[in-house]
Amino acid sequence: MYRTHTCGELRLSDAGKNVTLSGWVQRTRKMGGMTFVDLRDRYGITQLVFNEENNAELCDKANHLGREFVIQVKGTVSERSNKNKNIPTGEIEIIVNELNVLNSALTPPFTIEDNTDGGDDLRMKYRYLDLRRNAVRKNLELRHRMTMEVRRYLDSKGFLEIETPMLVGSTPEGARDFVVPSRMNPGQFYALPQSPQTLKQLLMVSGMDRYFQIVKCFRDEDLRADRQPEFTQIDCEMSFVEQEDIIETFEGMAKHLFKELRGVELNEPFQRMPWAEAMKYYGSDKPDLRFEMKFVELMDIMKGYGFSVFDNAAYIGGICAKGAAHYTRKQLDQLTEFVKRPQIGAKGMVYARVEAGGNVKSSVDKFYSQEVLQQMKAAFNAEPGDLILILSGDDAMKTRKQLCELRLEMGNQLGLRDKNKFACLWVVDFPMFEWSDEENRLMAMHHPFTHPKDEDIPLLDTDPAAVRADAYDMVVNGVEVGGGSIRIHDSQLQAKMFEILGFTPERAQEQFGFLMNAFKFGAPPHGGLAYGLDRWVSLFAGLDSIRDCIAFPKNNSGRDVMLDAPAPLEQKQLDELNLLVDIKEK
RNA sequence: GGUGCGUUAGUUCAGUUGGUUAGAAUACAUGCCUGUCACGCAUGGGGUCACGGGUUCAAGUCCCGUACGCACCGCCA
Repeated sequence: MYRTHTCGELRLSDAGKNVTLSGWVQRTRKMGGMTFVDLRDRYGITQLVFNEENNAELCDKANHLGREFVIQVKGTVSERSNKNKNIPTGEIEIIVNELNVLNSALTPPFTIEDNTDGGDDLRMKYRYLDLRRNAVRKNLELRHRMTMEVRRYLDSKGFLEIETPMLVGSTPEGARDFVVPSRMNPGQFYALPQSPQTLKQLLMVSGMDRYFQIVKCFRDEDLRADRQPEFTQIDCEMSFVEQEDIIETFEGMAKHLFKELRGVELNEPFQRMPWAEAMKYYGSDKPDLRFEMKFVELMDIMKGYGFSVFDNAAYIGGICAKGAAHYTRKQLDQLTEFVKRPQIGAKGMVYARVEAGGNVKSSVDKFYSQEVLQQMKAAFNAEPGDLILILSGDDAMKTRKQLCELRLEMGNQLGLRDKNKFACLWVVDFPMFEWSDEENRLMAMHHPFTHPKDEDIPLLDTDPAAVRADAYDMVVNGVEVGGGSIRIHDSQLQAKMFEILGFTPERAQEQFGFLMNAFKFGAPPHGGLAYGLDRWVSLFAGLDSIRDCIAFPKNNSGRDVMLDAPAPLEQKQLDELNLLVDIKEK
C-alpha cells in the first residue's frame, strides 16, 4: 500500500498513529543533525522529520532528496514542539522510520510554489509541473465543482444531458471553422462545431424538451486573454418557452452557482437593460455595472458657442467621476493620452472640475460662460469635488465606444471594479442584424436562427436594420458570460431570414436544408442559452485570463507549446487524405 | 491583416551617454548549523546578451530585418 493517508489530512488527534504517506518533496531544510522535509500532494503538505541521533543512515538518505522527488515514508504521527499555524497539518509531523524513493526528478525549470519564479511561456511548456502548484490546481478544482453544480441544477429541472457530434459540416455564417479532412470521402471535409446550435434545435424537434451539454466548441479566430480556439460551453435548449421562461431558468442557475461556489446570495432579480440603452448610456453591449458613471449627452447644452471641436461634432458626451477633482494636470494629460491611443482613437478630451464653492473650472473656459458650465454640471448632477470628462466626435457610436474605454479606465483608477463585487445584468432586445462593411450586406448579430420580436416582424420587409430580436446576453462585471435567444421554429420565417441575409433559396437549402426541412415536421416553439464555462470560472476565481482555468491551454498564437502543435503532417498522411500543401509566399 | 511592449545565468530581472573581466536575487552544488517551516551562514559552478545584417576604433546598449512571447485593434453568427 502506497499510503494510508494523504498529505493534507493528519491532525493532532491522529498523534501516535503509524502511517504511510506518499508524495512529492516540496523542499528540505537541514538543521545540523535534523532534517525536515515538506511532503506534498494535492491535498496539502505534511512535515517529515529525520534525526541523526535516531537513525544516521536514514537522515543521510533524506539529506540527498531533491525537489520533486516522489517518495514514500512510514512513520509515527507526533505532536510538534513548534507548531506552524499557517497550514492545516501544522500541529503534527511524521517521525520517519522508513524512506523509499519511488522516483527521482530533475530540478524543475521553475519553482513549484505559490509565488513561482516561472514566466507564462515556461509554465505552459511544462504545464504538468505548473498544475502541481496550488494556484492553478485550485482553479481546476473550482471548474470541477462548477460543472458538478451545473449538472445538479439542470438535472433537478428535468434537463437531459445529450452529446452531439464533434465532426459536423462546415457552415458559412459566423466564425471560421476548424476543418477535418475525410479519408473515406476524398476531397471532403468535416468541420468542428462552433457550437451545437442547429443540433440542439433538432433535439427540440425530437421532443427532448429540455437539453443541456457541457461541450467543447471550436472557432478558428485570433486569440485573446479571454478567447481560446477551443472553449467550453454550457449549452442549453428548452421547448415551449418564451424569453421570460429561459431568463428565469438560467438566472436561477446563475444564482445557484453564486451561492454554491462563492457563497453569495443574490436575492433580487437581475437588472434588465435593452441593448439600445446599454449602448446609449455605457457605449457597450456588456456594461460593467459595478459602478454607475453613466454617460450624459451634452449636444443641447454645449454646441454652438464657438468651440469648433464641439460645434462640428455629431456627438458630445461625458462622464462624471465622483470625487476625482483632485486629479492633477499630469494625471489628466495621461488620461488624454490614454483616449488618444490608436486602439481607442479619440482626438482629445475636455475636462472640468467642480470646485469647493460649486464653480466649474474647465479646460474650455474661454468658450463657455459659467452659466453654461453650470447647466452642464446640473446635467451630471455633479457636486463639488467631482471631475467631468467629455469626449466628442463625428460618429456617435464610435465616440460612445471611446467614452466606454474612458469610463472603464476611470473605474480602474478609482478602485470601483472590485473583484469580489458582482453586478449581474441581462442585456435584452438586441438588434436582429448588423451591417457588415466587409461583406456589404446585413449579417445576423446573434445567429440566423434567432426569432425577431413579434411586433417587429412587419419591419423585416420595410426596414430590416430596425428589427429587434428575442435575444439576450447575461453580463456580469462587464463580461459576457452567456447569451441566447428564442429560435425560429417556422420554416417559412427561417427561409425569409436567409433571404435577408443574402442567401439564395438554393444555397439556404444546401447549407441549412436539414434544419428547415425538420421544421416542416412539427417543430415546437423553442429557445435556449449557452454559458461560457471558462469565463464563469475565471470570474469566480478572479482570473485575468481564461488560460488559468484550462488544464492545457493554447498560447497567443493558437499553439500548444507543450505538445508543439500544430505541426506539419508526414507525406504519407497527406497522400492518404489527398491533400497538397501549397504555402503562398507573403 | 495591423499596432504597442518585450527577448541578458536554470528562473525572474537590472545593466547609466556606445567604452576594462556583463551584475543582483532566486534556483542548483558543497560545507557548517539539533526545532526549521520563504530557516540562517559560508563557498562554488553557471552567459551563443534570441537570430541575421548594418553603423562605429569599439555594440548587451544605436539602426534595419526575422523569429518567438504577451497585450490590444480588426476578426470572434
